[in-house]
Amino acid sequence: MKTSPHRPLILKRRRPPLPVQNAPGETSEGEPKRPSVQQEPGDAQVSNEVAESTSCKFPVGIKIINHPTMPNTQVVAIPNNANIQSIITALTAKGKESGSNGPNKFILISCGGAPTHPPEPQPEAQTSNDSKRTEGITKTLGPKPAASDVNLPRPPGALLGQRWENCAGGEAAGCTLNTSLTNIQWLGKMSSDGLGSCSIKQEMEGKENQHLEPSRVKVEEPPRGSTSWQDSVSERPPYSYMAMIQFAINSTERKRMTLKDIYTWIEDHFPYFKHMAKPGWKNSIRHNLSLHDMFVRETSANGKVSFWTIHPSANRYLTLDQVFKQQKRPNPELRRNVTIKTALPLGARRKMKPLLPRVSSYLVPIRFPVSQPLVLQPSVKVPLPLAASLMSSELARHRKRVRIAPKVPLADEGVAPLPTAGPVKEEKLLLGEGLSPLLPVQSIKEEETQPGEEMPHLARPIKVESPPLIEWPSPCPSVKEELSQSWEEDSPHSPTPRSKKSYSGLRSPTRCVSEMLVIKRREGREMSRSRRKQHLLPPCVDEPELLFSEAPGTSRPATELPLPSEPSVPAPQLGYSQEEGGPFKTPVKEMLPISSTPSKSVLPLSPESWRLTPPAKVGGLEFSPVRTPERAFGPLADSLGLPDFSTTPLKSIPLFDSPQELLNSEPFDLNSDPFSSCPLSDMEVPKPGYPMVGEPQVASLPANRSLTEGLVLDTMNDSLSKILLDISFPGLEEDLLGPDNINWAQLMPELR
DNA sequence: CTATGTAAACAAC
DNA sequence: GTTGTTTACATAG
Repeated sequence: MKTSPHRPLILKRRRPPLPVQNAPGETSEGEPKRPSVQQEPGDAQVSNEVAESTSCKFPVGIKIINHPTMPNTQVVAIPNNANIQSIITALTAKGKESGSNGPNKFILISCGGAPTHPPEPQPEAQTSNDSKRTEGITKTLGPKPAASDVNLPRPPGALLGQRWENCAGGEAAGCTLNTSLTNIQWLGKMSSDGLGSCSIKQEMEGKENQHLEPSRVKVEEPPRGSTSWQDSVSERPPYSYMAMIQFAINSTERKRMTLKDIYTWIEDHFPYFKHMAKPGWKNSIRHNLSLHDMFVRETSANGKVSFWTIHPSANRYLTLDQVFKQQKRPNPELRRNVTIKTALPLGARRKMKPLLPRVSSYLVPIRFPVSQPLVLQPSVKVPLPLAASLMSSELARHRKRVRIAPKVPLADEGVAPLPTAGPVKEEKLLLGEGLSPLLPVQSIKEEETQPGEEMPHLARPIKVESPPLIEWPSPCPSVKEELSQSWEEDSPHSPTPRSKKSYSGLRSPTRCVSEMLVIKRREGREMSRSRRKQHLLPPCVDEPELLFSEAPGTSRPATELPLPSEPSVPAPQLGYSQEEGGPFKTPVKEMLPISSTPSKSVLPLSPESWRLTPPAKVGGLEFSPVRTPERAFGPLADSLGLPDFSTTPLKSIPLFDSPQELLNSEPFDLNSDPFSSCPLSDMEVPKPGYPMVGEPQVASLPANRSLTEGLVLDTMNDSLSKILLDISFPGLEEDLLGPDNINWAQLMPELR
């Protein structure tokens, strides 16, 4: 260490004691130990199970038959009440397992009947409390076979969405399964997941100061699609630390991870860090966590464990696999960035230069809620997903300017406008402008919070919270500009001291977020000097339980938040007034206090604002607002993925990049009547170029002919697309049938 | 100027 | 020793 003359002294920071609350259930905490690594097993199991089911056994009402003409393709008839997510998950596992030799494409069709059981009325509704239940569902994916799971009577949509949200809580260790889903694994090959190998982890590394020898590097097997950096120990991944951290956190179900797990995840997924990087990379990780406002630290209920989460409004749920996909596509930019130092001895590479493709890192596709068509309005023209994602930085920049303001129409669905998908950069913009108005942040997790109350205060800037239904008090009009940068916001010292983030008890940031969303304006200029600011989320209690616990005043220092429970929360502002002079600088990151960074900060990711939808529970499926995102437009590229089906009468419309997306977001309901309830609206939006199969045809169908909408899950490409199946009645003339002349109805009577 | 990466000083555990 | 914060500085764009 050099003492740098410039180095300012750091005053003592005092950290207020974190309130410790124990949630009875807080299971998760302990797990930090298990890094994502473990997930694997879970998956594997699943697959096995599934595998057998090939023929017909999947869970209860599910029927699986081989596609009459397409190799490696199976048609899966799913009862209306089945848990699609679980099924998709299982199929995905199965497909992956089978690899190219076995069934790797599945056509999912809802077979109406078969409600094995009456839909259960689930009382739970979305209460957040159901964590338990949620878990159950989540687990579905897991080892457990599906039988039970799949058929869980879950209310179709509703729960699903919820579950994600809630589940999101599982930290790395916690929900293994999920993690896996989220993880790269979905893509299987995409990443080398080093899960296996990594289990070992490095405990040794110890000091950040020391170097590790690259000597034994074990590279995992090369995944098929792997890019060089994935397997290569010597190549640094083209992602910025911030991006990697996001990937890591988002790989967990609960979207939170301990520092250690983040390290582990990164090492597992990017061998470079495990073997080649200088020890200082961990310092950089920490630095990034502290620096970027999007990363919010939460403490476990018991206060003993700290988890890093991504601020909901900033989380785009980027996952490595998503990014990876894009990379697969030729993207020169990325590549070039990546190159560099491959072989250099450690010492040599010193410079960081090319590290990250800045832009690229963020190329991750943004997901839009499908359900909202409006999003893509014409004006926006979001290019195809792909395009968008691939956009080069320049573009991005360009975009920035242009950026569409998300419209405000929130009202409609609560969803917002959609931002085009763009690289992260744009996010900023989004946030800034767009956000403000819309930002309905859902309180997803919280569920209950009452938005109403809080809102009032906010009037000022923007915070929007979206009440479940749409009522946003005053949303926002004017404010827009304010935010330019951070999502977080701050009101300049607002009067209310409240607290820093107050994340008090509520479990989730979400709520907080909402509160916080206020936009900030002043920050930028003034704070220029510091790069960032911090906020700590107090104890986040994930589970609902917390509510209780906190309420009483338990542990939380009174000083901090008055309102443990949420309702009263005063104001969004936080007081981070402290920060300035405050006694403690550190400890508490105030949530929103500011973003500090002169520029950046926060926004790297943005917003979901638009994407958040109120919890709508609309039809049946709602999804978690938060998670949803992805799908919508994605990948067009993917569309490419299903070429094979061309042979069939089906046309597929790619909806998701990965099944997961669908799962996450989709409200898509197989059950629903394809045409009626599930209008293409969703689909159409996304891909302009895509020929829609739907409507038009429908209209003209012969009486004896019917089409049904289904999904094509291609585990080889990890894509999920919508398709229309031609279910003709027997006797229909062949020519009317698809090219293949497959009479689906005959094959699967259930379809009728 | 911004976004990143790195290094490092410190603080609190 | 680990985890977090915060500065300072270097670099590429």
